Amino acid sequence: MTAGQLKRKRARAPEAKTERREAILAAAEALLRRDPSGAFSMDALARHAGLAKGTLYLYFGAREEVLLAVHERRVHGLFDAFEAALDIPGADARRVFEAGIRYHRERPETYALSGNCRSYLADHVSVEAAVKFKASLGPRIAALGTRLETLLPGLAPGEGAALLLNSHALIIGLWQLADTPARLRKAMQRAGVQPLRIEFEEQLIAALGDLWEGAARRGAGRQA
Amino acid sequence: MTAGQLKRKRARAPEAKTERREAILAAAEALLRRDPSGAFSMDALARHAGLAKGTLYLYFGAREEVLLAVHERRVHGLFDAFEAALDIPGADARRVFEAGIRYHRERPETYALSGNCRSYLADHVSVEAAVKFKASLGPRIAALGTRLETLLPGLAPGEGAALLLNSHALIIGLWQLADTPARLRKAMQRAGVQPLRIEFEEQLIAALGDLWEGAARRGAGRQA
Amino acid sequence: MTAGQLKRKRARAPEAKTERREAILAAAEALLRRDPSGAFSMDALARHAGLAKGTLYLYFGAREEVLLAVHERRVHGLFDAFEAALDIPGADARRVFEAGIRYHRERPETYALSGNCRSYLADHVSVEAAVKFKASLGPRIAALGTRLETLLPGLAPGEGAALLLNSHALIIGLWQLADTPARLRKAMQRAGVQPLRIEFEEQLIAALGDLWEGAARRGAGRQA
Amino acid sequence: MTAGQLKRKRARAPEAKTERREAILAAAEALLRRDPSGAFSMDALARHAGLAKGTLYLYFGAREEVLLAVHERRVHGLFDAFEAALDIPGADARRVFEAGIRYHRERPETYALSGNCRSYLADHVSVEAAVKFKASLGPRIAALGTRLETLLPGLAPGEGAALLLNSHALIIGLWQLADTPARLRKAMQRAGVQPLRIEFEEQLIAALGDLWEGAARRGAGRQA
DNA sequence: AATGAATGAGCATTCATTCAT
DNA sequence: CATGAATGAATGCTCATTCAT
Repeated sequence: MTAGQLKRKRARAPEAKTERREAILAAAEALLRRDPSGAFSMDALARHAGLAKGTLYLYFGAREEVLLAVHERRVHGLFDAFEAALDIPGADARRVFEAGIRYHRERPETYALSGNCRSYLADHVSVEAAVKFKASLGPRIAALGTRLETLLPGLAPGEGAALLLNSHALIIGLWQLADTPARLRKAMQRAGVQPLRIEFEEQLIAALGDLWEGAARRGAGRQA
Repeated sequence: MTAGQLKRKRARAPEAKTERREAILAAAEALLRRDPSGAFSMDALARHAGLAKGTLYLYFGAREEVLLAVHERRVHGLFDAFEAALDIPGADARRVFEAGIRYHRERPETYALSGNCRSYLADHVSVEAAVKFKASLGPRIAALGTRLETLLPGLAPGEGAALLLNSHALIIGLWQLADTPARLRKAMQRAGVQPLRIEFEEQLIAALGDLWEGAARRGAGRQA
Repeated sequence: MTAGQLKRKRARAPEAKTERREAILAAAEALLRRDPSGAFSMDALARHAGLAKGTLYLYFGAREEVLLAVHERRVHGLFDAFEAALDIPGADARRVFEAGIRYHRERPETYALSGNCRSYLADHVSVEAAVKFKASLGPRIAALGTRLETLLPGLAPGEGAALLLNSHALIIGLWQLADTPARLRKAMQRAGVQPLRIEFEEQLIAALGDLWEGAARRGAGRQA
Repeated sequence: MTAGQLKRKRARAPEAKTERREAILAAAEALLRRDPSGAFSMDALARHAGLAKGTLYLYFGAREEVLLAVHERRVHGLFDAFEAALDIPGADARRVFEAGIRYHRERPETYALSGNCRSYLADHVSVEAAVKFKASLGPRIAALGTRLETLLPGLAPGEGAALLLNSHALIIGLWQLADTPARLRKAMQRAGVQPLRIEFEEQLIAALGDLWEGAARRGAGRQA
């Protein structure tokens, strides 16, 4: 963009560097919104960020690390949403997981990102970056899990985190199964094939309800 | 044209053609076992199947259609496993979904395939093939769902199929979250990052248990 | 086409063989009408002719030989048109070359065919077929040339044939220069680039007029 | 990435870039000299230019755009030749078009290029490149046409350009008809088929003479 | 004669990454 | 630090031709 652009100002100060890194991630998110598959090229990303291709590699070791970083931000965002819901006085389970659903609904590209995260980690991403990613999420999950264990009394230690993971898994898995690419919708309708996705979100809420209630009940059973 | 080539026997009869198609799929499965990400090249597939590259395109319109066909076989296999479990007298819910878990455990590459299916459908796969795929699965899910509704009395129509979908979603989603690529395991251990995947299968069974019980309870509630 | 078709009846009698050959050529012409570039595949040709791919090679040694044969038919057709015009009592030069223009106008795909003929001959076409092609056209040109030399008195021997060739050359050359592929028309108009093709046919007629008149004049000069 | 590669010096300055582009075109011309059909592969072109294949795509959007660019240079070269001839005091029509013939004689591969230009434009070439091409030629033709209208007094506006076009058309058309690929010459001689191309250039000069004289005469007629 | 399954060389194009400037 | 030109491996797919049936 911005044609005759001169060299970007240099990011010398640490905060300037962070800022630039954020700019890249923001550009990636914009691209992801257009095509959730994460297929954007580094060229497109550079153009979108108003930087040169080479500059991207000053901030990220590989394409997949960008994707991983976006994903990381997303998961933290989701956890923030959960915590915000937990902070509201009188929070109950349903309120909490509905906050999670809401978060996803507003960022549909999150699904694909989560689903592909594993493959980013499988190749390309440096071990260092991968470890950092896992390390940044682990404590967060543990902490949130503990809070859930308080909300749903009787949950054994670790069951809160598991519940979190299960919920996330259900959401991304269901989306993958239920979402039919636009180009097929019409054709399938014509062919009389009823799409699987009766009521994606309704079904999701019911399933999450079962999951959380099942967990709570187990705890209650133990307590009694 | 490098004469003297050892040409494969020709598949003229329809059953010979089916057989050859199956051979290609078998080769693809072998490749998938090595690298579940589905990244194999058509060249490698041809070599593995002992055929020329061009021949593959006699049986499949595009690389992604091969993947989709493998996936389709897998899902039917899973459904077969479910049905076999349902056929056993005295079948109960737990036995049934454990059959599903067993099926996946023996074919770990199935997870990635399921998770990526959506992206195969998004591009490359011809509308025709995509519709055929969906059409072959839909009735199967519906039928199995109905059987489940009998097993778990009181499930409303459609809830059986939903339960099936939810279970599948949970399985593939959880796998994606929990599975840490081999190359990262050691590094993460060294770094003291405890992997998320404490007890993948145990956690999965518990979650599926909650899901199925929640569904059954809902039915029971309605009946009362 | 014609789906469940059994094997074609065999073409044993010579006339049956000729007939089948013609059928192939007719199919090629149909394909050419759609896309004058001659890019059709042998597969498409076979399908269009209702024959198997291999059968085509019983009648033609190579793809390019089919194209060459179509071209040959076209040129003979053009010559027929010229002769028909010459047969009309009171024929004059203008009438004759206008017959040629008319012939081309009704078969626009002829232009590309003529223009590419040389490249067919350059590769792929067997020497035998090439010689046959040239041998079939040479006498025809000579004969027609001679008739022209009668019509335009004073033309030296060979100048009639040359006139013929020049006319044909002008027609196909001009078409190649003047014809703008459809997909560019609009874009060029938008860009304010006026297409070269002011009045293709008008310009052609004028040029042919000059050519023929020049030839006639030269003859007249010699005679005087 | 096979280190130790000898990378070309980078073309950063605009003039260096132009230079590199020219180098690619020069390589293409060399290849064209060998095989005028324009069938060279991008791989061969890269090797010839001493560049990596990918680098070609930094300067041209597609193979056909290379061909188109060569062609464009050729036509401008031809026009330069015309203008140079017109600049000589005492220029007359014959001198001018003979300059054109001379230009072509020294670059035989120009014929095929001109003849195929249309097909380059039909596919692959981006609309943008096509428009640029046409836009670069149009004014040139118009300007030269105007000069011709001065040389041949009485030519109506536009007739100069038409004359130019007609001449070019005649040249490329005739070449296509007359040129017999080397591999067929001998065979045809043996078969007693006299090639059509008795005296290609002689015939061309005569025809161009007729064309230009016809145009001049028309002008003269109008003036009188 | 007819068929159509099999072949495999061939090719344009993409794109993550590097590194000279 | 920033740039963006250069790289070249990688790959899906086509299609004329062959030849077993």
